Amino acid sequence: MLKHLPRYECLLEAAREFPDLDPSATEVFLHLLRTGDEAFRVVEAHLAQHEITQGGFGVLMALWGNCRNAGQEGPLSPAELADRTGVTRATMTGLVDTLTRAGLVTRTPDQDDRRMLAVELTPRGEKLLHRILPEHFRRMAWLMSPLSEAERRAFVRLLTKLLHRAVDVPLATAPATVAAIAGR
Amino acid sequence: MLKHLPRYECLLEAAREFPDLDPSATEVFLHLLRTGDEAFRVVEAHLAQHEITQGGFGVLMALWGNCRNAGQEGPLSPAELADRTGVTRATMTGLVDTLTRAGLVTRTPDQDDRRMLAVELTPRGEKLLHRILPEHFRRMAWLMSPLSEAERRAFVRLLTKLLHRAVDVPLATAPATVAAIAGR
DNA sequence: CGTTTGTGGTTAGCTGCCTGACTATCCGCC
DNA sequence: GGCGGATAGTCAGGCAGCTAACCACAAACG
Repeated sequence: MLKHLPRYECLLEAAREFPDLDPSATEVFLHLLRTGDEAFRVVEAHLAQHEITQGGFGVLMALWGNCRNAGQEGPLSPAELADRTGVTRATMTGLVDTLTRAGLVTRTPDQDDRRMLAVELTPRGEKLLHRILPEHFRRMAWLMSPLSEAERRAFVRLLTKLLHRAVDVPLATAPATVAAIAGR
Repeated sequence: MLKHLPRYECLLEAAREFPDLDPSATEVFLHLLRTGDEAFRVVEAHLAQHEITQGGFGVLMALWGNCRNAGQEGPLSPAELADRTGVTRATMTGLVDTLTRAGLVTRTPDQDDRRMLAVELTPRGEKLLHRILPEHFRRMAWLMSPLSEAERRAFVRLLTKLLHRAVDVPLATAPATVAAIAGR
C-alpha cells in the first residue's frame, strides 16, 4: 500500500476535480489499509522466524481452536478449514500438504464418508504452537499498548460498523449497481 | 484472515492459559486485520472489473500523483515508484512491464543519467484513471458512510497511533528483543 | 586517471494464493 | 435400483510479490 499517505489538503484539492471524492472517507480508508498492513507485518515477521507461513499458522490456530470458534478442538475437514481461514479449498490442499510434510498435522480418511478427510494437530504441531503463541500474544499486546481500554472499545465498535458494511457490498455486481446504492 | 472472529469470552478463557494474552488487544488486532482485508476486497473487486491489478493501480495513482504526495505530477523513476507504492524494485520492473504492454505508461531513458528511466502516464492511461476513479471514490465513500465526521476523526487518530507503533517495531530483531521492549 | 563503492534496473527462481477443470463419492428422487 | 445433482478433495496453470544475483553506469577518492 501507499507508503506516504496524502495530506488532507491534497484530498480537498482532488475533491474539486472529482465530486465523488469524500475527503474524510478517503483518509480513513487509506489509514485503515495502511495500518492493517503494517500490523500484519509485525506478526508475520515473527512467524517467519519460526519458519511458518501466515496461512499455515491460520490452519494451526483453527485446529487448536481453543474455544476460538465452536468451543471444541479436534479434527476438522479441509473444507471447514478453508472456510474458517478464508482461503479456497484448493489452497487448503497445498497448505495441509506443507504442514503434513513438516510433521505438524496429520491427514486421516473418514470412515463414514470416504470423500472426507480429518486434519488434526500432531503433538509436534501443538508444541510448536506453544512455542510461538506467547511471543505472538506479546506482539499484539505491544502493538495495542498505546490505546486505553476505552479507546479499544471505541475502536472495535468503529471497525465492526465498517466490517458489516464491507461484507454486505455486492462485490460481483456491475459498477452501476453499486453506484446506485452509493448514490442513494 | 479469520472469517469468524473469536468471541470475547473465548479470549478471556484462553488468557488463563497464556498470561501474555491481552484479550482486548487481541480483539482489536483481529478486528483491524479482518476489516482492513475486507475493505481492501471492496476496491479490489472494482479494479478487477477494469482488468487492472492492485499494484498496477498504485503505480498509475503515483504517476497521476495529483498532489497526492509531492504536489507535482509527471514522470517518476521505477525506484521512486517502488518506494512510494511499497514494493521492491524487482516487482516494479514487472508492474511497469505489464502497464507498458497495456499501453498505459511509457518508459523513456534519461538523457543525463543513462542508468535511469522515466515512467510516465500515456493519454490512454490517464483516460483509464478518469474512468475508474469516480466509482473508486464512491466505493470508499459508501464504505465509510456509517461513520459520522466526528467518528472518522477519532478513527484516524487511533489508526495513526497504531501506525506509528507498528512501523517502529524492530522487525528483524530476535524475539527476545521485542519481548524485552514489550515487557518494559 | 583508474579503482572502488554505491546506485538503478533487470533477470531467474521461489512461494502463496487464485481460478477452473476434474475425479470420487454421497444423496435425493423417479 | 439407478441416475442427475451436490459436495470433498485434488491437479494444472497463472499471477503477483519476494530474494538473490547480476550488469551498467555514476560518483567519490586515491
